[in-house]
Amino acid sequence: MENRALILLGILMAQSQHGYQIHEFIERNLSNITDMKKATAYATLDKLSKEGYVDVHTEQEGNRPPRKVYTINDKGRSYFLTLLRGNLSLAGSMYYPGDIGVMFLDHLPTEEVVECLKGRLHQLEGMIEWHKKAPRHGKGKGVDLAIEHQLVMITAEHDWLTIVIERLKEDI
Amino acid sequence: MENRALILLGILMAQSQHGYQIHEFIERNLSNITDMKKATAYATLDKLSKEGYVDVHTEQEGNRPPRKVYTINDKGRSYFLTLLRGNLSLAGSMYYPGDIGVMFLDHLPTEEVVECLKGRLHQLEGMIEWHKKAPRHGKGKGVDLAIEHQLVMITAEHDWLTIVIERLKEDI
DNA sequence: TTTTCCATGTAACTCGTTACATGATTTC
DNA sequence: GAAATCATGTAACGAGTTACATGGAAAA
Repeated sequence: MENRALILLGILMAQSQHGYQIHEFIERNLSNITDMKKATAYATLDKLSKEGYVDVHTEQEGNRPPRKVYTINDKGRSYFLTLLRGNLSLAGSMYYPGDIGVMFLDHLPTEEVVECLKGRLHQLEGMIEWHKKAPRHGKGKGVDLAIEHQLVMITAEHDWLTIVIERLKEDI
Repeated sequence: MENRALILLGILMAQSQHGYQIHEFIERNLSNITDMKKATAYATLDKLSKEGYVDVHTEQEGNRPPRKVYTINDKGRSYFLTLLRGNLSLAGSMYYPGDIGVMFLDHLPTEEVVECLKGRLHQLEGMIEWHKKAPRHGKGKGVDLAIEHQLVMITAEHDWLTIVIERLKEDI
């Protein structure tokens, strides 16, 4: 919830926009940090305006459907900064879903485990490629830093997996 | 949902147990891979039995409250292995909530960002300590591997954060 | 002319959490 | 005698997703 608000307010900090536009921006440029869906974006935007963090006014261009343009206000900016500080200060205690399988890997023959993990590894390599050719648009340090961070984490995962696979192979 | 089932079935693969016991095990030993709550555990166990993956029978010791003991059956074992293979094969595309803040860090003065990130770093150091003295109970490779993995990931995050903070300090 | 794009929204649903209810029994 | 432990469960709620409805305009 708070993270969704932080994302939306952060987008509005750059410029006033309408819901459709915001949702498109999320899908196009923020696909690696959130999977927020259209309905959620619209609803949260609505809630944010009811709570007085953003102002709304309706625009219409020619005969196109009317747009609800959201503009962050002073209260919103201050709320945004609070959320931002909180997010930056907190090392979110993560749960890696992949660790569940690892924890129970003794129930499968080692050969099969190795095969499965090789699949995982292959996907990670795809992700690394994707991140390496992701556009660095110096639009500010932040965006590029976030991509760099993800590349670092995926690479760490990749390297660890490689070692684990090697270690398991010795056990066969 | 599937992950919850995988965890519960995995626990039952070791031995038949009743709900209370299972929930305690999760809180005591699995706190680093899941935060599954009591109500969720009970409900999922119930669902698993209705779907025919586990058998249930009621036991009673003296005058203590009756226990519902869950035992995994053939169908359950086969389902467990399917879930396990799926989990091991899939590199879950992760979203790091901390990246949201990083992405918008340009909206805060660099000094303040550095202060916030230092807080994050400090928490990470605590987590690293915790993991280093976590008991290695050679109960099978899996459990230890999962802990090792988490240590690797937290360390990667730590090292990256350290570098980023240094880099930001130069900008002040 | 059928599909896609623009733009917003709602209703039904799923998953999971919180907070409570029960009742005996052991511990302080 | 009060509090914690054992053991299960339910009801209410919250967050988010899916799938749909609308209707004009541009593109294929």
